[in-house]
Amino acid sequence: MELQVAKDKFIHTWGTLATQWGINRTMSQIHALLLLSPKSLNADEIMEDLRISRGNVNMNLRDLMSWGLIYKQLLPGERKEYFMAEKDIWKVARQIAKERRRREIEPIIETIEDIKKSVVPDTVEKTEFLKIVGDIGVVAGFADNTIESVLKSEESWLITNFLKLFSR
Amino acid sequence: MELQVAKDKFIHTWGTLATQWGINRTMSQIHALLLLSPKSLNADEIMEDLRISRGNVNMNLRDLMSWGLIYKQLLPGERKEYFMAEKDIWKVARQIAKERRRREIEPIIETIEDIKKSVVPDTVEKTEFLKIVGDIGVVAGFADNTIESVLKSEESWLITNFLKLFSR
DNA sequence: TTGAATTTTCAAAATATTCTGAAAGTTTTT
DNA sequence: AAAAACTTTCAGAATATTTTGAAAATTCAA
Repeated sequence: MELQVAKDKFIHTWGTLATQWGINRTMSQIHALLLLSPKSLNADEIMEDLRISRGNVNMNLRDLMSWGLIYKQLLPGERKEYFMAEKDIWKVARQIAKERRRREIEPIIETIEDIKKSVVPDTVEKTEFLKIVGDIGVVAGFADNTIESVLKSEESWLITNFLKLFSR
Repeated sequence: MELQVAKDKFIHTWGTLATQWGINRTMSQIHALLLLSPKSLNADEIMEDLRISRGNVNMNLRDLMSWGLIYKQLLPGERKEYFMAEKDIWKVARQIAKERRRREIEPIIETIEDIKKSVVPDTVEKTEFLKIVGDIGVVAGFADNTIESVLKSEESWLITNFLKLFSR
């Protein structure tokens, strides 16, 4: 069936792209699978669909939850846990931006603060060193602010809904 | 010497951080070393400083050049090639943003275009599939535009110089 | 030219990451 | 309280990435 082929292609490509930017392939394949699935899926279904082990599914589902990209769903009368992806792609994008900010930018800012505290600018060399390190700190701060302000404007009701018009 | 300790710490930490976001550790260590070095360095000096092999140095220097983060310098009377980092951190940040845009966002947009072309929305399922894929495309496009406009405003003379005031 | 100095390449080794699967842990049902 | 249904953990295996180092290629000086 043509649709299944396209879905598989999407899931596969998505996984490959993810590795390019430091994200686990299986994690993004599971995410893609859940994004495309009209109903929520349990661990066995994911195992079967992507042909991966139970342990692998379990680990990556937990990672995806920690990124805020999927939710656990407890269906009445069912023992198994079901998972569904956040389908509002704007929410997904915001979530990813927030996490990357937290994981990539914040540690830079911290490291730089530490270094600034530990070196006293009492020679030319030290002053120059602090200048470069400080510059990097300023740029990291700028990136941090930029992401924050984009997130804020994105989050505001008006903009969110205006942009959503294009995604229907 | 206190300064050397701080430099080493910075180089080491920078390398570790980089691995977290999908960039080769050695590559970012070499970059950090060159950023902190007042004079340009040749391959032997980098080998000795970071205790890594010639091949590794060579590969990563070429990668750094392809990212536009370092330059080759030919010193008169010297056979060896010397390398220096772009010291204007704003330029560095723009360069990184551009490259990441090219390597991370553009492939997403391409993949999505392909899929959209290959699936005809003649059933509910296909329409839903195309809706999700299309949404992702819209978000990727939004990210692309956002980065572009930040880069543009950053690049404009006024802003660049205004922000530079803070980094002196 | 020749050959010394330097850079580049790439197969194999080292290292790091991801994945498996069975055992241990937990929750629910009987 | 025992068993069944399910989830989590984690040591070892599989896979992927990075690094080495010596050989090949290139560049330059004489």
